[in-house]
Amino acid sequence: MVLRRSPKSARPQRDRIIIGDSLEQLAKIPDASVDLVFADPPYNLQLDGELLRPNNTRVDGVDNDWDRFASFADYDAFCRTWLGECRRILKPDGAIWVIGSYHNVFRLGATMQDLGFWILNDVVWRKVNPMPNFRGRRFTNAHETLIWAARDQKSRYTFNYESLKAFNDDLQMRSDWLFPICSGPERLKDDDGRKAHPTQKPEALLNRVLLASSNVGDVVLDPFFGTGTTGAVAKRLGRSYIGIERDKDYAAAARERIAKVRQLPASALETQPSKRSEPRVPFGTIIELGILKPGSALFDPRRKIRAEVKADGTLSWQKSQGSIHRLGAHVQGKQACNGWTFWHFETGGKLKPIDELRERAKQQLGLARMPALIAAE
Amino acid sequence: MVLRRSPKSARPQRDRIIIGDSLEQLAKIPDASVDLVFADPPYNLQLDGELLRPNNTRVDGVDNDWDRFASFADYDAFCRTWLGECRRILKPDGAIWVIGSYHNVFRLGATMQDLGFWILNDVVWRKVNPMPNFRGRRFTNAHETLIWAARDQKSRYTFNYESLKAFNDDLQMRSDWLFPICSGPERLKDDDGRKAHPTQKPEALLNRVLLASSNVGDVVLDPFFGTGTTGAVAKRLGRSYIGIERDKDYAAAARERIAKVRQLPASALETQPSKRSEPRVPFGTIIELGILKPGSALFDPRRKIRAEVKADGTLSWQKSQGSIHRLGAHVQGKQACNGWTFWHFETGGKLKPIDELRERAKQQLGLARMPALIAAE
DNA sequence: TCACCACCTGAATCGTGTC
DNA sequence: AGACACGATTCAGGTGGTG
Repeated sequence: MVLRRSPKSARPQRDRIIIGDSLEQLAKIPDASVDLVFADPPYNLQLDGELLRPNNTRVDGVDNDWDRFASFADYDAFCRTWLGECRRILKPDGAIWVIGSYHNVFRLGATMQDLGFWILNDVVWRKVNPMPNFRGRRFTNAHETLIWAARDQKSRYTFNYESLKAFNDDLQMRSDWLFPICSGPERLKDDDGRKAHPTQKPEALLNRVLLASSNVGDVVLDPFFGTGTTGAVAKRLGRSYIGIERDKDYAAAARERIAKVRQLPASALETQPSKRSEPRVPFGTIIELGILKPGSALFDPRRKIRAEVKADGTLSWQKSQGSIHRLGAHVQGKQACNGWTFWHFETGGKLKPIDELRERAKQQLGLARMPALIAAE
Repeated sequence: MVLRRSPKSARPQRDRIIIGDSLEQLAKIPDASVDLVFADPPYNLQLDGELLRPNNTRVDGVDNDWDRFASFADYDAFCRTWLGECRRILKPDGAIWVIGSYHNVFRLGATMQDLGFWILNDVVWRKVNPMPNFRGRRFTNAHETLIWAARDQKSRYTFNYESLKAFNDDLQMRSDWLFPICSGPERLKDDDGRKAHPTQKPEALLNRVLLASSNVGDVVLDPFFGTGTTGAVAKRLGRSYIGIERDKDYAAAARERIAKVRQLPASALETQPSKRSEPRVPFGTIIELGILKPGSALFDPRRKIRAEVKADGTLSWQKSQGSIHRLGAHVQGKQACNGWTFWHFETGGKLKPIDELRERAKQQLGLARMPALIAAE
């Protein structure tokens, strides 16, 4: 196994909040030093005047300097710069998440594609409790959009497929996620009891993002840290974080918040093992261990074909001979075949896939994951 | 009432399919002559090679000339042209809908903003039954995105807010919509029984779009007509359509399809004049799914009152019109009423509460619970 | 007629390690 | 760097045949 590690000088400091302008501070972070980026950039809302509820109370919307840009061109230039920096900072197999609304997300997505990011999914955060449309002139804006992209088309990005599937009652996780907005005790308040940050994201959202697309020990960069939701969830999940925030009050609130977070015990952070990551047991081993004898018969699921196991780990049928995969593809007239699931052995008059024999081999080889061990770790 | 009408020379021919290249044919349509555009442009999917299911069958993906572009720049130039033409053709108070996936929707949205369109909402079509991710490398791509935009920031666009709200059981319609993909009898087949068009959209989707953002008699332009879903729904709802399609086979299928469509009676098309949480399936969905037809009759339990179902999800009786709940309360002289149990439909000479129709809708939407579970609770 | 089951299909940017 | 072998991977709903 090769440990790919950046030179020590290129390792960024972990678990810290950098106070300063995102563009300036990103420029100081070394190349290829971060595993994942989560970015919640200014939305460029272009609000015009204030909005009143039907009862004439004022809606406390986003009205901050940091959300004002003179034009789409200005906003695009800003995004090209920070997204380009993030791409430089990402490791080759790194990935990025960006969240936005219809005001800015189209510009973000197009810029990401132009820079060479490879979009993996757009994910919709459906809000359980969105703000209604008070004027009755549009649909209730009940969602925001996240873009998940790999650094390159060729990046071997992290995706904890099995974990998410287990999470979702054994169904693949879909691209539409349902969460409440951040409110109640989770919502940070300033000394006057007003919300500390206008766009604080729910921890549940970051929790799913980080569980899905990072591993324990990974470094997660958030260039618009705000009150530190990314840092809080990263710490809880055993990931490291780097946050950049130019507002000292936000940064202070984030620091205080993260200090209260405890990392979950290691056992709680284990992910569902993927079959891909399990040790490989080749078919020949099944024969070497005496689990299948040379000369014994294997069958297709319908018992139409009876192939014979050779001592060298191949299968033969009529005049054809090859690996379990090749012969399986050949007898079906297909390009490819997973021989482990296609071929069956007979036991007690019934057919079972030879995949089951691998489990026996793993146990004999001491490669099996014992349930007791999982519990003890 | 003021009839705003373009000069006669500037009125486009209505209810017709123009066979030809979109860019060429759009150029021939007069300025400011159309009320609404619905566009389902090529997605520029950039597929590479074939995809096999776990059982080694081949996925019949989009592999058409019309979806291939040499680069993002080419695709952007194409979109700038057709979107620019659409904007010229739209009346000053007109609006546009564009549908796409993450492959192209960011480029579409950014181009629309650059051209001066004013985005009103992005709307998510959540698919009940999307294609799974066979390789387990991403989230199931379970939605597509629609962008709804006015021609200008100042446009006084059409939005039938009250209708949609009644349609949705007196709750504002949200920006996330749930529909099945187009399949079954609705899906057009060619002579060989294969899908006539790879990307046919469900009529329920167009139904909501046109009900929400157009009026009876409006002209709807679809520059990528395909097999004519826009035309079929427009005709049924009493709107006019202009479709542009360069493939003669698609255009012929569209013509044949639209010929079979009957316009709903005028009374069913009346909209709600401008004036909880239990139902997961709003009444409008019952109509969208075709379980109740607009124009059909509902009765009170004693069959004293005969109300009529409107296409926009309202009910009318004598001079009153409103949601099933409002009208139910009104006819009883009460403050409130659960329309689901008050209103009945006739089947086999007997009356049954419309609540039973919700179960059918839930099944179609995949929201049904297992009978065994219900029985066990 | 109904229950059940096997089979088909949908806008899809859908591997990885070794030689 | 490229070729090749190995082998991991699917959900909801419609359709049609069978008992």
